[in-house]
Amino acid sequence: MPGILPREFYTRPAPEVAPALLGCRLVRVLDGVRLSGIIAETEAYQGEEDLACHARSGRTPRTETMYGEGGHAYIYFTYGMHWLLNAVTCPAGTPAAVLIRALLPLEGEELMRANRPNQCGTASWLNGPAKLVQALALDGRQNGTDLCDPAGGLFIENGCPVELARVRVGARVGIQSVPEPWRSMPWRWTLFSELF
DNA sequence: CGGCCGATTATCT
DNA sequence: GATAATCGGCCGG
Repeated sequence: MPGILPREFYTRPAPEVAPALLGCRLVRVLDGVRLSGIIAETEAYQGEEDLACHARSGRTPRTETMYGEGGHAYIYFTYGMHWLLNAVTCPAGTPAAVLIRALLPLEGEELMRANRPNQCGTASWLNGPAKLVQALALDGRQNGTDLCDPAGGLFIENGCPVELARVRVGARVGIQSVPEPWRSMPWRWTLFSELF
């Protein structure tokens, strides 16, 4: 039975929330229409000590959202052209977030594909943090959105429990210049599927 | 399918 | 002034 994930789901450590989000349904309501997909890949970032986390430099205008209460969207701009979506975790005061890296299309696939004119290959149009943000028509304007309030148009619903045997754990990607042990921290979770 | 590379700008040093 | 939680086009096998 579908239900929006409650605040308590998010007010836990990111490395605990990240794998729990696999199998859940990310929903974006646009003009009353639902666009959604099953979360298939996540990464955890937590604390000023985590040198891969944006909060490594402390509290700044950009990281303010991450220092807030869990259950809000942290959407930031990178590489001069991409927006990435995260779910903030932990109680207010502790900077932590889970990066949503891939989706399996569920509702509104036609519209989501339309949002990605240059979908190169056919199989990989929704597996990538910037790709899914584009498909869901998100950008910086949704930064800070309360994921626990359906009126916000952006939330996550619980899905079917995921078997541990279907989850791959590994190191986070795109952080080559980050020193050990953070670079190799096993904080990336991927749901096995035909698409990956 | 896999590797290399250019794009493009907010954020922090 | 350097770097970035990436992507897509182009090339070779």
